[in-house]
Amino acid sequence: MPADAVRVLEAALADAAGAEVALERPGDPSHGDYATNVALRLAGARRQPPRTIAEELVEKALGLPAVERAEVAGPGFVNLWLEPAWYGDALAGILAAGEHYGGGSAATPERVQVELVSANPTGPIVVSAARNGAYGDCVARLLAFAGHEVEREYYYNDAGTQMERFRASVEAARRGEEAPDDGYRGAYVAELAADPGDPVPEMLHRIEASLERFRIHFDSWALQSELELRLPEFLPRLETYERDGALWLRSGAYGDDKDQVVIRSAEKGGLPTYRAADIVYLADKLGRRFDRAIYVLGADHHGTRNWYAAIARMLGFDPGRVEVLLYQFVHLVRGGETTKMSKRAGDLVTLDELIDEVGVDAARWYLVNRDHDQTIEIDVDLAAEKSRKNPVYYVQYAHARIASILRNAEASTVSALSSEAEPPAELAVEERDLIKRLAEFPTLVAEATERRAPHALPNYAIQLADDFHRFYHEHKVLGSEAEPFRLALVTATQTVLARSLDLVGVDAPDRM
RNA sequence: GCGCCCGUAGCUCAGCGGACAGAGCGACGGCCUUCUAAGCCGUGGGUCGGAGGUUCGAAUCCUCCCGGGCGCACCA
Repeated sequence: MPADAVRVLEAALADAAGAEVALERPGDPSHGDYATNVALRLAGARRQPPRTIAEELVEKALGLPAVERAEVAGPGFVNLWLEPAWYGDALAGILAAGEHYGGGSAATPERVQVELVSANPTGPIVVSAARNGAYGDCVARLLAFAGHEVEREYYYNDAGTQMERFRASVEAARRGEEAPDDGYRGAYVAELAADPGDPVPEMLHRIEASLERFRIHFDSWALQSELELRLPEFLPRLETYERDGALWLRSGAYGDDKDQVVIRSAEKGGLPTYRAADIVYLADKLGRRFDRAIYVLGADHHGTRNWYAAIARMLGFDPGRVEVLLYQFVHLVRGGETTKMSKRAGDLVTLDELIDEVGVDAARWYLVNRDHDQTIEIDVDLAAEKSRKNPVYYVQYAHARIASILRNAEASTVSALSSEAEPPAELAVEERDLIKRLAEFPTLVAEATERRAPHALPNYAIQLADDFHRFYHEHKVLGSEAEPFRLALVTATQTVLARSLDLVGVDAPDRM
């Protein structure tokens, strides 16, 4: 049994219709288990009334073993009611796939690098960088689940102007002076000043620790200073010119908003700009290491989209291999008050503070549960609340409840699951709804992956938990007539809940 | 001025071509001798920013307008 029962049914119907068929779940239960609009779509091309096409499809659909009832509705929808056997097969397919259910959707697996966070080590990770991390890490998780080979890299500037200001601020603190006007301040500067030597490695160490705590692990770290040294080896492949004493890249001719300075003029110091490192870095990624390079950047960097595409083209790479994923900003709300954060001001909200306050699970949940293109407000008070009000715990609770049922079940019954998962003659609505929800998962994950939109997962997890809680409330699993089937159902639900949470980076506890 | 993103219930946001638009919070009312009540059920609440257009069908696609966020450094 293939793992995706809906696609199997779609394929059978497509065969009957002679065209692609997409099934959807009608909002109104009286419109069947599934419905399709093919007849409406085909009407124009076939020069036939949609209802006529729908009638024919209904006839053919009734010939399929999975279909219990089919009828034409409205302007030409085909509504389908499915046999319990279909639900049984769907469930068996999920159990057979186990924790791989919904995964492996990549048509051609690639080597993908996701470069994320990449905040310069001038201070602790703040909340907007945390969104970068949460979002980027979830995209990486999705890609890996789809079958790609994924590496996470952190890139940072260890030598530029900002770093000099940072070092100068720490130096000033060591001398007991105020930070320069354009410098950095805050308790962490004083802490770093207490130890002698370069504060950058220690700052990086702290950042890594925060991110590990946030369940983001980096495979590698890249330094701007090392990359920019290699600019000369790529210069022959680039179109450059001198103006006002600086070396410019003709990126404007390749789709960038304008040309960019790569090496500063002598009076500005004569050093390479960060764009020099960008070029080397991209050439290195696409030339040797990866099929695809993904950059996760804040919305204020949207201009870099054209920049990266331009240098890819100039270097002779397909710009389609470069993706710049942007996310909008985060505001924290506490007691109804919005916290504005700026990096140089002292009153920033750090990732560690957020985790201390709401926990890793809630922090990750709230940072990825919205569209990355949406500016978000996180209600810290709600996120911190361990109650029914908080969707994170609502979902985790469903998982824990199932774990509890499984603990109480006979071990022998649980181990024999798949073979005894015969569905009862009559399925309750709650059972049908739950299986249909589980059946949505592969499509949902594949879409979330393609669209780089992990926020679909927490939203799905809420719906799945919802379906489960309703089922749980109405039906007894242990000791019921349909115990083997329901144990199978509940096991599959637990697997999918756990996967949904895992893709978001949230724990799936067995007890709460 | 040019460019990117967003305007959906009192608030925070899902939905992004289909049949009467959803969730959480907030407000109000029910349900625990039952596998975890961190649960379930119910009530109230929306001209989907506005105007045109495409389509059998638009919150969803296109154009324009209004409102908000963010960019347009020899900073990163």
